[in-house]
Amino acid sequence: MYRYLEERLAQHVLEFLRQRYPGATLPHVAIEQPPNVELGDFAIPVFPFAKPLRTAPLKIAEAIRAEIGPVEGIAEMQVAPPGYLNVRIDRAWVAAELARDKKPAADIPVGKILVEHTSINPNKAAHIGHLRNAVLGDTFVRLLRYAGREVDIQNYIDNTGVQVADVVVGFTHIEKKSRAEIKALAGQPRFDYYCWDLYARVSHWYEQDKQNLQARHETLHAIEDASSETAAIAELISTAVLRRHLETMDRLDIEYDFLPRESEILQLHFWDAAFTKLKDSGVLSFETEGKNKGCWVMRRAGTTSITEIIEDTGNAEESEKISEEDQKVIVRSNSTVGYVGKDIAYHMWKFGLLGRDFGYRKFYRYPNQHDCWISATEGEKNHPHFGGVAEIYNVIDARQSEAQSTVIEALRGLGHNEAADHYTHFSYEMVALTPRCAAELGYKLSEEDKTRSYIEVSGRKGFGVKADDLLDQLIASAKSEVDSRHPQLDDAERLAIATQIAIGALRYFMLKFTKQSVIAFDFKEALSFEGETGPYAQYAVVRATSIFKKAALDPDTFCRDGANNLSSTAEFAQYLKGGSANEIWELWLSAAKTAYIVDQCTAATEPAYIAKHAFQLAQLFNTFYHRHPILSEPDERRKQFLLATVAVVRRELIRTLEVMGITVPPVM
RNA sequence: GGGCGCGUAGCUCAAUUGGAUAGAGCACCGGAUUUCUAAUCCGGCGGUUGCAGGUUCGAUUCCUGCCGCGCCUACCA
Repeated sequence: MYRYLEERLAQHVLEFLRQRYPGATLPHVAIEQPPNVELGDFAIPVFPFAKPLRTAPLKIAEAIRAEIGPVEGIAEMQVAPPGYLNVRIDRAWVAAELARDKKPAADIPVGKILVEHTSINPNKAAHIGHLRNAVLGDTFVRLLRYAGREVDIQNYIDNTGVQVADVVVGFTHIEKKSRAEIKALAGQPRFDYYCWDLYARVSHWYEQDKQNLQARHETLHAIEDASSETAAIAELISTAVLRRHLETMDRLDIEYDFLPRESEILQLHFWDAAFTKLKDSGVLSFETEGKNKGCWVMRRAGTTSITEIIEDTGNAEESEKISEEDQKVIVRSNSTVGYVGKDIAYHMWKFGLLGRDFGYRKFYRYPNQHDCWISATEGEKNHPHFGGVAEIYNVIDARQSEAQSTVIEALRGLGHNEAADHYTHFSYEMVALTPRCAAELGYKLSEEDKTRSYIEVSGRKGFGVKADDLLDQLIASAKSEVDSRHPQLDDAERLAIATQIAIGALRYFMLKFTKQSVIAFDFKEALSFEGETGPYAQYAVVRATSIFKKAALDPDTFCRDGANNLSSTAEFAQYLKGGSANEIWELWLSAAKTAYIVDQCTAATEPAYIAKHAFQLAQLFNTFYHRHPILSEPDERRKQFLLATVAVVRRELIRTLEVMGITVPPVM
């Protein structure tokens, strides 16, 4: 509702200025929010118009105020020095629309979106860094879907890379286990934990004797031959670990539609198809000398091209060399293709530009009967259509931004500018550990490390906090709180509530920081259920629900009926009028902003805004709740109004939390 | 060396993308409950936005130069 009003206001102001000052080129009408609600609900800075209109800001503001005429949903405008036009919303009108849950039509762009997230190497347990990725990705999917977009979720599985090879080496060379023995282990409950430790041992084993690295090379090579025993072991391990990852993420309500695997990208020769096109278009060049002799290379993204400069000056010198340091090796001199090359092929497929497709088979069924598909060389006949989408978002950490840019540049070089423009690297920073947290986990820290604000986790060293461990701790911690607060409930019920709280705390924690901020993980903060946390917001909803429970009313139907009971917008006006109602109005205003905030999140690829919104709404509600006794309100009409307020806020808060993947327990 | 990013209260982070008095949480101190009310609420304490210039009506935000920190910069993925 807020978003709708903002758009209309901007439109009207622009139209007005066009008519009032014909011929002038007008800048974009920016609409902001005044520092506090007393000033108004929208603020339009008029400064940018002063120059083009050759008129003082205050005069322009006054002209708009006096002459624009009525705008639906807008009550009044005020000119504020040094050059703001403050706009007040028609409170009663908005409240009535909101109570009836009227959703103004919005333009929804057509075309399917593909979001890739999680993409954990299937060789060890997921850790907190992976959790941040999955929660960001899953929340972004929910944001897009809230905005009405159609979204496919993919989780890329690098099952033939060095990391999987290393764990295979661990089993075959260090533990000297047979395929049957590995298979038995892979059936154990937390096989990914076993691999976590083994992976760290393998890294250590390599360090002890560089000769041991030979095993890695042999294994890596053997995995590429799908018919080998080594490949079968790798497949066994990676599939079992992948299943564990899906289970872990399912605990947080994170699901996927499709799992494309590197093994199929190899076996279905995606690269060959891409390679031909890349050579033909001149994106790749063959090096005949220097350190990259015998390799097919690409210009590193972000480096300036000499050929471009030559084109500018009109000099027709052909195929100018890329300086060695600007070269990115795509195909090695032994003719194997590197990771970026495979990624280029994969992304051509995403946009439907490769001319090849995966086979598909069902892999994992979620408790809600939703199927997750996996790539296969020979798949099932009937399967959904994946790939060939209009837009993509890759949730991949900031360290890979150069590789991502290289893939985008490759698409551009192939002439697919449209695709390149709709390719978004959803970049985020890592989760590190505070020195205190690292010490708690029993790691010895150097003096230098102790002075750092954070220390990077390392799967290679087995240094980090596992996702399932963290969840277990959160649940246990929430459980003891629920146990003491609600001893009358049976244990299963208390556990279910504790689980909801734990997930709320975890998902909120991962979302409250903006993407580019490194999270310095600390158990104390992550395990907190007070202040700016998920449980704080959940608790606000529980409070709202309990009011309705006591009143023997259903909050979900009350909005509509309650709005009707109040019978007219005039009634809303009575209770929202004037400065004394500012506080309650602020609550309504915040509740009206959900779609507006979702818009900002998708436009800026920043889910943190929705977390802030949930917190703000909860905070305003808690203040309201504290100041206004509702059920004991003697004035029956006012009581209805207060109940409507609670119902609307409750509904919007539930929606907001749902977008973050957070559900609300019945009691807390 | 080059590329990307960061530097804001004691700590962890925001700041509507250039706007009005830089805000939250934690921590600390002091208060609030006969109620739908404590996983809560109210108050207090806390700032030269790393430093120095520049751009303009206006800078935490943009530009330049320093200082400090992180990541990337493999024929690894």
